[in-house]
Amino acid sequence: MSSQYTFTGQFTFSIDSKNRINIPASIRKQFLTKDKKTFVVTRGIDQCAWIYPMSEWNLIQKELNQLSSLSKTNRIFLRNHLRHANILKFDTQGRFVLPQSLVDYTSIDENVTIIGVLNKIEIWNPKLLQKNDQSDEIDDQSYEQLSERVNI
Amino acid sequence: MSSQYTFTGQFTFSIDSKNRINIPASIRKQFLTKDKKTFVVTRGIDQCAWIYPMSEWNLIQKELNQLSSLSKTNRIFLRNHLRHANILKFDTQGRFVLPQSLVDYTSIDENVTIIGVLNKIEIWNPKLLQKNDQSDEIDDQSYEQLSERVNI
DNA sequence: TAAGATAAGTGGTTAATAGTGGGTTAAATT
DNA sequence: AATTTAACCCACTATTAACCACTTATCTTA
Repeated sequence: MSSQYTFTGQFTFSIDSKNRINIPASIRKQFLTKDKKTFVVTRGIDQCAWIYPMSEWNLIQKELNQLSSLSKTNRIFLRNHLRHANILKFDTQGRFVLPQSLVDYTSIDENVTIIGVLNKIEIWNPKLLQKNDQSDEIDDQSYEQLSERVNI
Repeated sequence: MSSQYTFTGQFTFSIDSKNRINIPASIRKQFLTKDKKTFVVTRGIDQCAWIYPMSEWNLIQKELNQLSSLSKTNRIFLRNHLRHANILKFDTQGRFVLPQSLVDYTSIDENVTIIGVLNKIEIWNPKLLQKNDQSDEIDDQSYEQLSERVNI
């Protein structure tokens, strides 16, 4: 089964002294009732945090379950992928607390930029994101390669 | 039947003078009632201990039963996997005592790092784990191979 | 478009839970 | 019977989660 979520948009909010971050109401309202406000926060591949609604994360877990721990590569991969994954819920105010390890990883201090990216939500330090924007130009050749796989 | 557990996350706790280790509440609460707080601790393939909820261990035993003891590799693997397996329960505080043989094998002294890895829980000496992190880079080729099997 | 009503975002306080250390009793082990 | 080991109980501290309250923004409707 494929993704049921298509998050979009960008928002900038604050993070408070308890590491609480608000999830934009427009995104929160998209959460399916079956997910019961539950989601997984983990390390992104870039220097950001990724949020997956629980049902999306379950799809990923199903894939991971295929890998046998007898293979060394698999063991390392599984360990490193799962150790940073935290199952969380947002509170009655619509916030969640970002675990300290992810605060460190993302270098988030006072503000966060939240971006909807299809089936996941990205949490960035606004300054870092801006720096990335400048260096992360996609060159023409890469666009050519993409065009063979994605039709937009 | 496949795994019923999907442990995730990383935690660092202490081990006390009686070799007692606390299991993180978030992991403990996932234990199914049928398992009655019972689990198996054994040697991991890496220098850590592995914990399986009882029902998971039963599945593994079934798998191990498939292996013929006519193969030398199988015999060694079975022996090492089973001889260090201890059936334990956690106490009313949510702790268990790590058998001395596993304390030795894992070189655990004052602190432990606990990692949820799907159907099992890993117990590490934090320093050893960190050393592994540095040497355990997965090379690009292995990632390419993985990408053909796992879509995340 | 102005006023009221509703919802969204933020901050702090309180209550509950988690982690840890130690002691006491019961059960094995030798 | 003595020693060790394991289960159990109690208590303290720190952290986390639940709760309440206020401000700002957005929406509605006259």
